[in-house]
Amino acid sequence: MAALAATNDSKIAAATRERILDTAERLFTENGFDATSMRMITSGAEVNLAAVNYHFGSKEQLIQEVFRRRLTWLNQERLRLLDELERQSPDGRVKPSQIVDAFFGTLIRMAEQDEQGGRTFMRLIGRTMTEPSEFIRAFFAEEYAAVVERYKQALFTALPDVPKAEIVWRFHFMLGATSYAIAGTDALRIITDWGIAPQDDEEAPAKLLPRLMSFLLGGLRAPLPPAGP
Amino acid sequence: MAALAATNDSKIAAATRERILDTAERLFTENGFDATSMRMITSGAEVNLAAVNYHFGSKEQLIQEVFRRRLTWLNQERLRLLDELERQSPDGRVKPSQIVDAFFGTLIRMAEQDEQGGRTFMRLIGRTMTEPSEFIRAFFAEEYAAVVERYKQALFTALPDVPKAEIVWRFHFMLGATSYAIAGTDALRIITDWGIAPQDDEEAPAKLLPRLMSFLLGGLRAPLPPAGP
DNA sequence: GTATGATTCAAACGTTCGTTTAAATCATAA
DNA sequence: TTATGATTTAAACGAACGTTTGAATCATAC
Repeated sequence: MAALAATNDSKIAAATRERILDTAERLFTENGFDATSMRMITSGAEVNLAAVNYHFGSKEQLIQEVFRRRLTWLNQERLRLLDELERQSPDGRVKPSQIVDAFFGTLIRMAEQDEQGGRTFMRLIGRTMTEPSEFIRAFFAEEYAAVVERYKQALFTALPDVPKAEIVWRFHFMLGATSYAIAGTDALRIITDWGIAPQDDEEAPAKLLPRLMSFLLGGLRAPLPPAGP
Repeated sequence: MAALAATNDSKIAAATRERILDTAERLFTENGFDATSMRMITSGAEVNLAAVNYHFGSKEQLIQEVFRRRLTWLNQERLRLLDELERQSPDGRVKPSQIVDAFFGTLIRMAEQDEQGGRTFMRLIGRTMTEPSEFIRAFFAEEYAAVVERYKQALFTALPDVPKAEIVWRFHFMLGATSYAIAGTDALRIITDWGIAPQDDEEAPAKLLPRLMSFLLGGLRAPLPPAGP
């Protein structure tokens, strides 16, 4: 009956769980889900092969837990910030830049404080958005549904003159730009040897957020495309 | 000695190769590379299990060929269009909107003409940019290196007042936005039930390109972020 | 018609995968 | 100390994977 109590072995058990989650998060980021085997995870975490099935049930449930322990905090924080913005605004209106910062900036700032996961988890998120696996899609849809709906409505209110369909598309484009910004080494390194940007490895991460925000807001506020037929 | 001649059985053989490539392209898009087995491909293409190894050597080489038969044309077309733009411009300068359209517009227009692959291949490309697999990264880097370098230089010339590092970043962001625009059903459906945008399935694809171009150009020409420390 | 080489075919190869099992070990409660 | 339940361990399971093999089939060249 030591399972859920704050006793010694539960600390050890918790340490085992955490070690598995940390290792899995890192290996999933480096290799992807399919290419990361249970044996890679358990040997990397220095636990027995059966530990994942014992603590999480299956590989699928482990993947979900890797995301959940970070996404829950992230999306709650996003909702809290939007609540706060709407409370502080005089007439209930919030500036688009504040909304964009609350959604995308929170994600980027989460990456910069690597108290927990940081950049590793961020790269994993950026990649997973395009993941074809069915159960991952379903899981993400459930985790994101509420917060995306809230932010969509906030953008509708903040941009009353922009057609809603246009806003949804641009939200989509912003998601893509942010994912690639995060994936960073993943995506652009594929396509060019970077060449110019890295400058020093100290400055670049710190300047990512203002760079991304300028781009996103420029895109969000761009002139509308010519009306279609 | 009928292997390379335009004889009957080579047509059959070519048909077998094409059928494998088409089926593989579709299944890779739907399920990803790892989750698509050789048996799924060969049974879908109605060929013998050994046909892939016979015609392509290995699964890895099949993946490369799936990309190559489309990317070669795409990137040659991109280079040709940029050459033409630079030749037609009076002082060697090309407008940023023309450059962006030649690079990203060509990709989107390729999706709309599904004579070959069309949307299927496009979704595959959008997803693969964030693929962690080492040999895919290497292959893409090689396929893209020349064309990306040319376009980077063109943007430097077209935007002489924007710091080069900023241009590279924004090129990166544009790649992300475009990938997500392409992935479409992949990424945004994950995150919301779409809700507003699809309108009718006839209009949306046709309006994607102007919508994306507005967003990309808005981001590319956005005010620069405040200078860092 | 016969020889030749390309292609297809059914079957099997060895490896690795995720998961399960049953016993061993550990920490706590009575 | 003994009993209890949580955790760890070593070993094995069946299934699916990519690939290989050697014979059969096919179309062409002579």
